[in-house]
Amino acid sequence: MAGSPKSPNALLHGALDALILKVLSRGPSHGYAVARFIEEATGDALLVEEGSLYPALYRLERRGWVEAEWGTSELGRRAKLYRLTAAGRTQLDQEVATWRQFSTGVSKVLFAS
Amino acid sequence: MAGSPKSPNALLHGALDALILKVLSRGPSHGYAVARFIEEATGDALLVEEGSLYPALYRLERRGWVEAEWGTSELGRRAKLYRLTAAGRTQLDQEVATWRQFSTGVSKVLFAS
DNA sequence: TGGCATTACCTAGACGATCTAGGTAATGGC
DNA sequence: GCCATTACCTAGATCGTCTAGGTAATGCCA
Repeated sequence: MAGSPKSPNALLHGALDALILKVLSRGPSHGYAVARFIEEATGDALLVEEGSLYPALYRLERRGWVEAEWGTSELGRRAKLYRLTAAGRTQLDQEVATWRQFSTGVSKVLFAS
Repeated sequence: MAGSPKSPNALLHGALDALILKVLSRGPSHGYAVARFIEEATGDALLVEEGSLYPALYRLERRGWVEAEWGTSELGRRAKLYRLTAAGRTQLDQEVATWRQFSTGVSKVLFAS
């Protein structure tokens, strides 16, 4: 009974953009590497599925927060390299601030005595 | 340009259930009061719209995590009182743990040097 | 008496985002 | 020759929030 068929990562909703932007703020990268970075950095606590990743990257590009260019990965393979734009950096700051407010609020309620 | 027409609280996705369960763990309450409590507890950082609140309560009831009963509010008005079930308490514990993992992960990425 | 804010609930449809589950293609180890 | 890995792409299902409407009762105030 306990296992309800719920979306495995509903919480990711709205936070993924900020995560991607943050990773790209460390320097240009390609989608696959962004996902691997997030997973590794969180000890697999956050899994980024490709069906969420690529649509998110197109979304960010469409909004002018990242720019894409074909190039090669560290392993010498064909890869689309994403780079944070100036607007993207502004957006990142804002999303970080929003996240801080939100998570503080949730914690206030969830961890109240 | 900066203002994109984004859903005001996409982050709430997946966290609302936990918030409601937590508020109800303090004792039975009605929907309207739950929303007011969350808003007041977070200094209006978290706004719970009624169009999210009531569907969420039905969802929780359908899953057996809360039980509803008609009664009266503190102001003597007709109100539907929700009470946490045993299954709801278990679910709350699990959702709090999930939230902790998730928010820790996001913070690791967003607040990394 | 009338008007209005507040309390309290309800709901249809729009919208947005993740996930499932498939696919392509090239590389390199065994 | 086979298979895991790297790397990208996408349609459709699914789920949850929000918009924007609605009902109804109470109590204040002019």
